Amino acid sequence: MSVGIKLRQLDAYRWEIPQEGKMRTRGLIFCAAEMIPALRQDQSLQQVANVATLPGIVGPSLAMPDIHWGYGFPIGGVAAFDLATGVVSPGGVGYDINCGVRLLRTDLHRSEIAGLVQELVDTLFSNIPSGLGSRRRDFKLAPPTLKDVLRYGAAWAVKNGFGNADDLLHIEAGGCIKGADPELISGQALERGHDQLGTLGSGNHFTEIGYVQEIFDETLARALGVFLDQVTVIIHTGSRGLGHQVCDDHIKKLLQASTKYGFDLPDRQLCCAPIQSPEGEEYLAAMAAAANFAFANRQIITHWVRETFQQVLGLGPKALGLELVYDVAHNIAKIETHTVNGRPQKLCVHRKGATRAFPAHHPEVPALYQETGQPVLIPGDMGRYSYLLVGTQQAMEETFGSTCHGAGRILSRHQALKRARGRSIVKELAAQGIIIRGAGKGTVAEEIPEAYKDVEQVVEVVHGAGISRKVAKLHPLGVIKG
DNA sequence: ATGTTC
Repeated sequence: MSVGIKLRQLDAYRWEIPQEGKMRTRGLIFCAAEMIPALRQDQSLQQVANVATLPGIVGPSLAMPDIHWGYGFPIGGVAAFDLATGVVSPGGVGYDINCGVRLLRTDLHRSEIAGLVQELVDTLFSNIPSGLGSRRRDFKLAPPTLKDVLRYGAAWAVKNGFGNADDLLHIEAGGCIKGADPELISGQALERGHDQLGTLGSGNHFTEIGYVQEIFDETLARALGVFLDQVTVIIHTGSRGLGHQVCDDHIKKLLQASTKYGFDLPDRQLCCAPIQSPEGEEYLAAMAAAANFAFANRQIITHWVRETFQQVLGLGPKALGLELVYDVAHNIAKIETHTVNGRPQKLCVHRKGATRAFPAHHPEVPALYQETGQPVLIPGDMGRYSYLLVGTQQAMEETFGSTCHGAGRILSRHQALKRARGRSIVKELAAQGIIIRGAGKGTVAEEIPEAYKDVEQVVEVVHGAGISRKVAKLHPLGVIKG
């Protein structure tokens, strides 16, 4: 428990952990007062303070309102490090490298799929391999091809017939992180990845058909191609066993490096290396390769979503208008330029369970969103709703252009299973008009809505604090889970 | 999150 951590309220949405002891900077947590008691139930505040001790940290050790305990760094954490003096840490990215979310729009009104949701869900379920260890039998990649996936990301997928060139303009970093080096991926990681491209995975990963339930900003919604009662699709998945193995491999290496560089770490899980060291550069190049695998993964699943809609609705691509709004990474470290003390500075920004939220006119935001700001996608639990937001200038000034990533768990998987015992979650959700198909035996029970914070409360904090801006709320109709 | 303990 983080009972002993000092916490000072700055305003309705901001809480500070004052700098003390070995901390090199303060902690800054975006959260509402009613979230504080739950926050103190785990180690996450201690983790915010621990991250503040790392060499070369710039600005505060940040946390978003969906903060909870993670490996070394809290999930919902953001930490930026100076390129010359700072470190990079696998714990600041997480095991699921480039876990992320993409939102697809359609030209369909929800009345056009009424009565077809079950068939859409069933067809998605048969077209997208789902569940723990899910593999695609007819989609094994020879090592040279897999290395191309790792190098080129979503661009590889498009080049090989999954989607179109326009999709790439609607993905963070164009769907390809530069500097990826497939030669740094272990044989074991390659082995785990070779038949997992185009698979959903397990846990909180999902593909969801929904509709636009509420619009908060009509002008922004229109500019993003979103309208009331529109059918939407959300895909949430990452780099599967490949990314997991890359994280594992590099944690081992960086544990050694931390000793070699003489770092005094409050927690071994914060193992890291100087950004500009062989170990640090190798982790970043391997992480980029795993991130590219995840971008390709979401791109291939998108292709199958399009095929599913065409198949079930008997409509062509033009009539469907099934286009990508945007694709965001929420577990990644990026080299970015930010203004620090009035001057541009190159930083390595770790976002772990946090989403980039760049504003209008930022050079890294695609041309078509220059006037709106970068779309930000915040999935909720499967029974409630998800949000579409945009990034803001305030985020650039306070959070290195970052915001929250989701609802955040409040019950452990074990607790959730216990809570779900004797109930049919599928039936309960069906009674609310939401059709669920889960691959894994316990996954749907582990993912019961009450296992999560209400994402609305999380979004109210980031909107209220001004680090992103609400555009629309999306309601689920049919979900496939791992 | 994860071939959920190589």
